[in-house]
Amino acid sequence: MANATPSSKSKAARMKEDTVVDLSAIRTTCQNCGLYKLCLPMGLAEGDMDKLDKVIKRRRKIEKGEHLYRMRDTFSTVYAIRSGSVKTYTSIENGSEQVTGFHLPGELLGLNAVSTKFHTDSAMALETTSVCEVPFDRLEDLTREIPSMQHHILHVMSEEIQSDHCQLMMIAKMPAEARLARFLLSLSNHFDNRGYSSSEFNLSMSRNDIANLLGLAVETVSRLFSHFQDQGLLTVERKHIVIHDMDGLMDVTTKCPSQPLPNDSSSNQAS
Amino acid sequence: MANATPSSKSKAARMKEDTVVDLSAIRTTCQNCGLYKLCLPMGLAEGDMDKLDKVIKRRRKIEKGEHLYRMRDTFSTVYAIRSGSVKTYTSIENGSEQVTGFHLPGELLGLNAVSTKFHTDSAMALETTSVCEVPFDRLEDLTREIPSMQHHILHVMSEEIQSDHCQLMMIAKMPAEARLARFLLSLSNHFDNRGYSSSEFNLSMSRNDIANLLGLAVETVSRLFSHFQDQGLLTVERKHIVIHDMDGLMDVTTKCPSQPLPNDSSSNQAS
DNA sequence: CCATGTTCTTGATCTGGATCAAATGAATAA
DNA sequence: TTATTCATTTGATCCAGATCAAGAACATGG
Repeated sequence: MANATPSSKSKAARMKEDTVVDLSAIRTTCQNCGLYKLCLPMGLAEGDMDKLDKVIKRRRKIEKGEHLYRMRDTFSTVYAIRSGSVKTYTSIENGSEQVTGFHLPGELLGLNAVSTKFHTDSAMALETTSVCEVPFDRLEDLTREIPSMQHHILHVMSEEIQSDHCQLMMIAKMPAEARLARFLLSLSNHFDNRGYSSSEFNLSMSRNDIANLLGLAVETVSRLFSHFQDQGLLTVERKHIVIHDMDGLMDVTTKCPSQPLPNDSSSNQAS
Repeated sequence: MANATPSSKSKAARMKEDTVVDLSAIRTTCQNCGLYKLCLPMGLAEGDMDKLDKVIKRRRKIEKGEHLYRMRDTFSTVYAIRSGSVKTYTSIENGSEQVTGFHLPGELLGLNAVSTKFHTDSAMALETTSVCEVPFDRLEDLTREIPSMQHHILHVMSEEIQSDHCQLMMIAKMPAEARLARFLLSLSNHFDNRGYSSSEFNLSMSRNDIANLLGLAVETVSRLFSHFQDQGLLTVERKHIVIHDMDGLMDVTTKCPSQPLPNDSSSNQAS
């Protein structure tokens, strides 16, 4: 659903109106979007692609600090990130907030609101960000026409659940240094998948946001960055990260204390 | 989690039936299952119910400690819990495990495996448990015939995501006593929804499992139970819990240190 | 340019909850 | 019945990481 590289004009001319006035000349479609492999189901037929293209409103631009949606907003739209980055977070009664994730181009946002009809988290751009908007009811109709599309939606949601479980385990069980190392490797991996350098990149989020996601204090995150640098694992200068020793970082990831004995099965037993 | 004190007998009677040996004669259908309101979409037409009934294999009985499925098993079936209770957990490379949830009658299990085609968590019965099995490919076909069914699947998954986010926030931000209080209130609430007493019930899971879910040590959980009892909030005797002061427990829930000032909006800003 | 507010870093302390240790209670098996 | 094993409780100690404090590096607006 995200279109990054505009090209085929002729096909686009047939398209319906979209909200952006002065970009109407540059009609991009899912077909020629460099990200479609990330946000669309594999193996869509040509005709199916066209159906999808008719449903999508393209290109909403969000400035840094602006919200894509806020908690309690009514849910009507799913977003595909085209460029930039977004953080999602929920806030609890008392006002404290919990960052639930950072999202990069190719990711689908907003699906977790399906059950409530209003958003239960907020999504804020960490930098200038552009997204494709997909009206959910239209998308839901489409899923009935295109089986692989339905499967894809389920796919995306189940991946979110799995990543949340992973995050849970991390916060509950891993020491601070392993959490940060994992976070950096996961970012590195995402960039790799998107064709960027996996060893050198800029963080678009603040130390505060990172700390929050990982369940740590800002000071701890800052100190860990310094420690990693002292150990020669990476170089960090404000937002700029260069990873020197990927394997070393990987090792930090698995440094968990009190590993149960290999033959420990007791914890698998019911009460 | 648990067989508690039934407040509505008719419902309880239905829950008990599957422990009896030869029930093959008594064909139950979704229509007359006391739990259908919990595990089925509302407003299914009569004909739709029949279609669903044809797809469902009823009544698989699982003994305490047995697995419904294990991590890495190929995914083919979704399970609806009829009676009993189940814990789900994932294990990481080094062997330590993370309990991701406890599941009560009416809940749907296994959907999070959709994206991977094999399970990424394991599900173990905490007591004798009976489930309905639903072949996923058949279910997926059904969703195309019954729109509200598709919506329901999405509903269930998005609820799971939301509850995971809640869990994340809890582990990352709340002190131990608030986590346990929340856990008990959530259990209480579930029992309430299923027609059981919300103030008196049995825990089907071990202290170890509770500690694991909440990201705490067993000793901490045990101590907290004692503290709560000393404060007169509840009585605990092994697995048996009687809540005396629901509001008091609620207060513990919100006892989070370092609440941001009410006008604190800085943390919502991007870096 | 300077003034003001943010974000990030570093150091010094403090503490919630983990870990270690040991006794008790329940459940299961012989 | 008595071992044996596992679950739970309680006490004593320890430590990873939070909190407090104070600069340093940037950013933003006048």
